[in-house]
Amino acid sequence: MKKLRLKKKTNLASREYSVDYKTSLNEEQYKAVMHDKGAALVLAGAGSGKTRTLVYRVSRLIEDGIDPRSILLLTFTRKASSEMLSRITSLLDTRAGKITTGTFHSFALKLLKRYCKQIGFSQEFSIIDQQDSADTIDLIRGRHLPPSIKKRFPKKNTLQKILSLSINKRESTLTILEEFYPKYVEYEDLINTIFIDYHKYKKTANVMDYDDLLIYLLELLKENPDARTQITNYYKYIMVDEYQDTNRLQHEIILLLGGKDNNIMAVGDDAQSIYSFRGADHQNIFFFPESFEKCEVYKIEQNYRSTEQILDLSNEIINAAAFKYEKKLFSRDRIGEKPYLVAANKERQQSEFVVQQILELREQGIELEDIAVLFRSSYHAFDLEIELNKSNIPYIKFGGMKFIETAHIKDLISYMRLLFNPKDVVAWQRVLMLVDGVGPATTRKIIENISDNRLNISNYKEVLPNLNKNIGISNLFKLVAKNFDPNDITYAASEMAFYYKEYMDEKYDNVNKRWRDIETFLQITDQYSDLPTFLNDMALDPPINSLDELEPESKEEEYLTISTIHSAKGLEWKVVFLIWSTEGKFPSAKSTHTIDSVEEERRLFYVAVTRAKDYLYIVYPFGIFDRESGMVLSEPSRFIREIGDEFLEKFILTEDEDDEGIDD
DNA sequence: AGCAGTGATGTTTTT
DNA sequence: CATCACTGCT
Repeated sequence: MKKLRLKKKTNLASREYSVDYKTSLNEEQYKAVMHDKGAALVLAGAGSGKTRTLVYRVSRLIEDGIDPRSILLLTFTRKASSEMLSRITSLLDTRAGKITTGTFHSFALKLLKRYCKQIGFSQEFSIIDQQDSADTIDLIRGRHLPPSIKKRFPKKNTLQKILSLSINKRESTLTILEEFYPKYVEYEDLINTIFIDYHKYKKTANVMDYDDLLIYLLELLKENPDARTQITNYYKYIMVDEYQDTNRLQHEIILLLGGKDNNIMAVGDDAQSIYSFRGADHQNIFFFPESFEKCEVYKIEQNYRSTEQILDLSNEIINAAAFKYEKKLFSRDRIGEKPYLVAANKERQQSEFVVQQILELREQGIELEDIAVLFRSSYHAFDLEIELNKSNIPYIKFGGMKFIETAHIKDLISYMRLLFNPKDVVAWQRVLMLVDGVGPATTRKIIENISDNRLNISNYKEVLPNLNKNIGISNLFKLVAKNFDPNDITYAASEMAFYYKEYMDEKYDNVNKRWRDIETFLQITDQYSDLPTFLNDMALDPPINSLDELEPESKEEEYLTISTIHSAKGLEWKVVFLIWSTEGKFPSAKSTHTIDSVEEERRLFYVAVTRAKDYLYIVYPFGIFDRESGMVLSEPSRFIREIGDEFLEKFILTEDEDDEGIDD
């Protein structure tokens, strides 16, 4: 007979917690934090303590006895996930360290490494980035294309985008073509043939691109009930940050991960959706509740971040949108200064103004850490960077070309990939083309033989005897055939760098600069002790973004942040400069053709201004000659012109002869 | 046939 | 600045 016991019934609100949730949160946040089971959508405006809410909810779940390992927290960037993890840990204790966090892609990778057999891959599969993906598509494009249509046929980057969009939006190639590239609709069949071949190619090479990580995870969850049961039994509480930027594919994955309990909490803000180029639709977040029988919706609208003046401006910008957004932010009378609108004569003066103002702010006791300069495209900062260097202002740049993406570092990583996965023909392709006297034809021959399992690093002399005449090739094969200790990554990397240096000396003028990069790269390898982890991190979570970063001495120093708006997502600073707010640059002339793209630019502008806590400077250079349109750009962005004069304090820069000469 | 050098071209945003 | 098509070279 079963033994009956009395268990005290507690309701959530009255339970004893070590953290005082009630007083540390406002009422709206508190409700969301106390949400227990089932699906929930948290609509959280900019600066409303979205991260705080997530952090407290994780803590609350753990305090209620939920096994931390069963909590999955999906974030948009690695930065965001490590920040949340440290905040949870300091709020609660080390139990928090056991939860699973990461991006969709890194989470997918983790599962796919475990379940690779089920989807027809071996565990040594490698990840290729977008550029590798485009290069591989180009290879296949070349094979399929009759020379007669070469010019009118989409190029590799376009093809890559078409494929990626169709996967992420879960739509056919034709639909994507009709919507975004109508002039290529006539090539639908040929494009599809290329895509099918590309898919096969990756499979034989045992490589996956970014989209594959998601699509194979979806496939695994859909078609392998055993794996699905295991996974959904393990991750019982799922939280997804920045839901407005997830796409259809990710949404489907989330639904499957929800299992039968659907303990899924999605957090986001439709007004901050800025990733439509990756297949996100800002309205997706509203469809979230419809995916479930029951879904609780919480709204958090009180802004803790910004002053009243900055909020008024932000609200005004987003209210001018063609599509109506649901909320309006409010704050509790934090009066500050009106945001500044500053007109600068050309780019030079803009850079000089920003630098001068930063120096002045520093005099007033505002630290560099509390200041950020934001811009639409990473090249917008080039001139500013020169000026910052001149004035010895240390900074870190986020967004744009990453250190890891420079040609010489990618070359080196390709050698390392071959150590791990000798069938990685994407890496082969790259390193073979570097060899003197080897071009597309020879490369193709070698690669075909590797794919057929006919050729490997030890038998190339017998299989393709005439290759032996090429010293470069035999040196390359010798290098890759060396039996490196897979745990001594630095040793292997430095051997490869040594080999590579010869090529570099011949090919490049600026060998010294590149060699310094390679030395930095070798330092990075030092932090790893196993090859697979190293390669995964290089593909998905590159440890650093820019070159000048991570010099040992500059680590302690305080620094300024300069960043693309996309990379500034979720962050905040006391002082924000938004540069290049000139019509024609932001929104860029390219984005003004369709309503949707203008609206996306508007949301981007909104994200930018809502990063500011106390001071906001919107700077626009005038008198800019735009080569594309052949026009001179002199007006501030339409997002500023649309709104009333009362929201901004307007300035124009004049040069004062007496001050330290601005010219030269 | 296959490779390398040359000159015009265009260019967001990220995993 | 990197990519692409073209042309001349081996």
